[in-house]
Amino acid sequence: MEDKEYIHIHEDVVAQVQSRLPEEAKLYDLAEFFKIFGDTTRIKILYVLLQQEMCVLDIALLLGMTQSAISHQLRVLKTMQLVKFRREGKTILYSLSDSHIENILNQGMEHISEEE
Amino acid sequence: MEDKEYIHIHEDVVAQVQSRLPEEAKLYDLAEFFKIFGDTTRIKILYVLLQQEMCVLDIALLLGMTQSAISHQLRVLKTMQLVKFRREGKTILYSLSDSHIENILNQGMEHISEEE
DNA sequence: ATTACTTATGAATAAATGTTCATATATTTT
DNA sequence: AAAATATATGAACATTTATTCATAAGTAAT
Repeated sequence: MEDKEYIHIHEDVVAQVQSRLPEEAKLYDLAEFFKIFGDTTRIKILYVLLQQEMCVLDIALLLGMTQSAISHQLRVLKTMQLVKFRREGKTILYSLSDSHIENILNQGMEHISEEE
Repeated sequence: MEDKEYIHIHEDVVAQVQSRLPEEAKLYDLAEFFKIFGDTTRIKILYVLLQQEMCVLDIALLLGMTQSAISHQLRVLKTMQLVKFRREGKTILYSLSDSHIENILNQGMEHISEEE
């Protein structure tokens, strides 16, 4: 056995599937996007903002977490453009930047609710 | 100042939002669910299986990764019920277990494709 | 039964990630 | 200008997670 050949492999099918695959960078970005939803704190923040524009301290109080922890996570959400914000006096009010987000949350919620 | 009072806080609104929030466990599960999509390798595997039922070694070849790495990730996908499998002789063929998955992938892909 | 092939798994390592703590920045009020 | 309020941030620490390596387990063929 010279190199290591896997006899069973159907190179034609593999090649075809590969050619139809979205480009690497796109799949990477997609994973990065979903990664945002893969944290309990961020999910909670999103669900809060789904209902109500709110400031950092209120969210922290509501979730029983520190201001710092929430602020760090809001930064992630802000960077990834999932939330926007506006200043009102001393406080900064955060809200969802996009109604798309709601669809994705609902779709996921629907899925996990259908499990046996 | 006795304890630490945040004057700005609107406890009524906070309480209302909190009462309408899905239960803790549900939000945790949702985050766990999205976490699955938050990895490039798993995203790639899902996109492959979206097109074609396929075995471990073929996927590994197609993605240029080791058999072991793919097998480990397939286990995650299997545990979370995103893929199912059937045996055919020596090989095991994996496929998506649910058409819901495709919707979620599409929704995400749509979102990241709309960015400026 | 022995060999070959395919998949699964456990332990180890490296990398990524979330929270905390301390502190900086920014705005308003006095 | 100084004090108070609200938010942001950097470093450190602990935890999680993905891959690799070696090997076990299961199936088929000789």
